[in-house]
Amino acid sequence: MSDTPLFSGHAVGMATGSTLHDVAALAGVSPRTVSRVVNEEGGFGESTRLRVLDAIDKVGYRPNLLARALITRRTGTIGLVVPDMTDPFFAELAEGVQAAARASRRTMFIASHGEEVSALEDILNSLASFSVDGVIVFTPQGDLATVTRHAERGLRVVVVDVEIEAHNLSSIVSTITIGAEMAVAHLVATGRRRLAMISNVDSATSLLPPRRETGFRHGLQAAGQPFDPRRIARQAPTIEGGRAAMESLLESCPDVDGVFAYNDIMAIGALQALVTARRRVPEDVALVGFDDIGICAALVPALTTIRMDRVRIGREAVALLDRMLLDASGLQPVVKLDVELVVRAST
Amino acid sequence: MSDTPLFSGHAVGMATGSTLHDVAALAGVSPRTVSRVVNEEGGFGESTRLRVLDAIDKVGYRPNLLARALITRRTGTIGLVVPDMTDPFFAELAEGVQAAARASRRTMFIASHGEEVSALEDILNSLASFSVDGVIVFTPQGDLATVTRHAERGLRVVVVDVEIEAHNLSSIVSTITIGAEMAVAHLVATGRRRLAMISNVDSATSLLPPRRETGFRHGLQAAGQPFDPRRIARQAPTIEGGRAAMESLLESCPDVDGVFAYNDIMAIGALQALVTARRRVPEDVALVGFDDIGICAALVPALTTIRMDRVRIGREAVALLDRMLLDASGLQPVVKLDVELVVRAST
DNA sequence: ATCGAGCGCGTCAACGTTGACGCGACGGCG
DNA sequence: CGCCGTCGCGTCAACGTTGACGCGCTCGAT
Repeated sequence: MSDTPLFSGHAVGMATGSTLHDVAALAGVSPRTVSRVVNEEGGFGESTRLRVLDAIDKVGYRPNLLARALITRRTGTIGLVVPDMTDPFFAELAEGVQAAARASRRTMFIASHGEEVSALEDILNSLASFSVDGVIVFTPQGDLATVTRHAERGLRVVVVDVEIEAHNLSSIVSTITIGAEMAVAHLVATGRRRLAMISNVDSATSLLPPRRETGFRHGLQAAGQPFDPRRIARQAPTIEGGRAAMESLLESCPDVDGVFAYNDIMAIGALQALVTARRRVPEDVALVGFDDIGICAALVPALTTIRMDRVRIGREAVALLDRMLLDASGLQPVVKLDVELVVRAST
Repeated sequence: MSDTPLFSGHAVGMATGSTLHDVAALAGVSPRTVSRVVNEEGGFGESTRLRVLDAIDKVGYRPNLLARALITRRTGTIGLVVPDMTDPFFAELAEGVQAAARASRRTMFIASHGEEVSALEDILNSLASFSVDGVIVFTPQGDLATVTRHAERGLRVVVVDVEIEAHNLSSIVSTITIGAEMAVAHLVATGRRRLAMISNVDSATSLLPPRRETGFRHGLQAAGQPFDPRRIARQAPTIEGGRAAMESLLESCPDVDGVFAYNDIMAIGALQALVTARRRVPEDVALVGFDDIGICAALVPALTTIRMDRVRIGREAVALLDRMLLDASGLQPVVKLDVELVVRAST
């Protein structure tokens, strides 16, 4: 007479899943052995293995990852924290991170902070409480204090696009300045001589250096072209912002024949403004964007841009976290990723 | 100047966070009492409370949500499963869900299945193993077997845009058919008489009824207009697909003066094709999209569309999960959300 | 025959938290 | 004065899993 809580018989009502214990009882072994089979630790015989697998199947066992994580101190989760999921750049990056995560059998949390430091703080606290194995962060406004603090408290952090190296804190950067130089060089190479730039007004308030603007200047210098600060129009990084910036450029520098935009979103706005002003692209004005979000190829004309490989960034970020997990004590060198000029119809 | 990481000195070796035990020792009480204070359960004196809070602060205690979840069987997490995060519709929905989740102090997992049933299966298994409180799912190709099976096994599921009602399984649907009828009625009301539709070729293979096409037909009937099946062009739901569909419509029905598109993405492609064909929008051809993704208002001309309120969907889905958590035994009625015609410059 | 090394498994504790319960002190009330 | 209820707190077990360890058995080498 087994007064053992004979687990709820069959299929129905197993709202609370079955455990190692249930499987063990059915297979006639100890829970520890079931655990060994589940984790393929070895240390069990073939016949036992088959009985256990059979029992697992019968009771519909699924490991409780919470219990496992509580003891192993690994959850197999990573967090991705971006400013805004609706930005195609970050959305595509999220897909890249998810692909990389799934490839290494992990699950992904995602959260957006809307460029607010306090939101980042909340998010990191929450993720830390869930014992994520690590987080990949795009900091709001170049803020590093928050991530640094959390890294000191034990959270493994990969920061994207800021160079930093500390315990539990590594970074991946893209060669954005070089990308901007490439854009300028390409515009010059196609015969443009009166270049202008559409930039992000936030660059001024960010703690990070305005690398695209710097690259724009360097590119002009390298080509022996003059740099006139009035040829940079700054607006919010939206389609409307891009449109407004282009309109103001058309007014202040009507002779402009080449434009480098902060990102593809702003370039789309610029394209609209150019069409409205009856400037032909690329005949009258050439246009280069930045990021190579998916929509670029579908625009009319298709947009020349500087590509940042999001899938690669995601993969490298996850790989970097892996290395941090493996080598808990050491520092990881900054990972640098090249950008790439993608020439399409707009230049 | 001081590049010294001098923090790693004292308080900082807490890579493994402190526990209730540490706090208890410092405050001179039992861990159980600390737990009571943390959870504001009551059953402790004011002076004790202050000592405990002080100690929590000193040791930098953060509750271990894994341990808590293991016993309470609540993780405070919800999963969101969509076909594709880079689709603006789902990206905006994800922001809505996250906002709702954060408002009720939850954390969000997100995953995309790329319209593959097997990927959904993996994702749901993974989320179930993490004991998420519930998941919000957009099923691939109208598949319901997978979610039904998981619901039977105890996973709380909210399915979007399929009517279904079962134990642990509820749904939210938008009045898509009605939305399509509204689009047609609007086109007719602005004097269009030769309507066409751009549809999703996947509708044919999906297990779900093609509600937009049905609404298109009904709308024509209601307006006393003839319905000609050749006036529906079906392509992949992408910008390119929309462009191709519009091109074929311009060829097969050159007299078309009003177009209803499957979604805004396809409408963007249609708009490109119309511009290329030198048809003025809306003078020559009026265009209506579906969804009202963020970009609609930024197009030239701004796109008239049928709005599905993603923030609302997210909020309602989370609220529905809450109700399922509270009333574990009962069924929840299907939640129906209205769509809304948003008139802009393209009609 | 003896020993050591492995294999195949079981036992026990621990991870950090909360549910259930118990117990002394205190206070109000009859 | 005695009773009972409530407050404030502690104790113990449990959640489901894995790490550490131990034990009997078999097999090959000595």
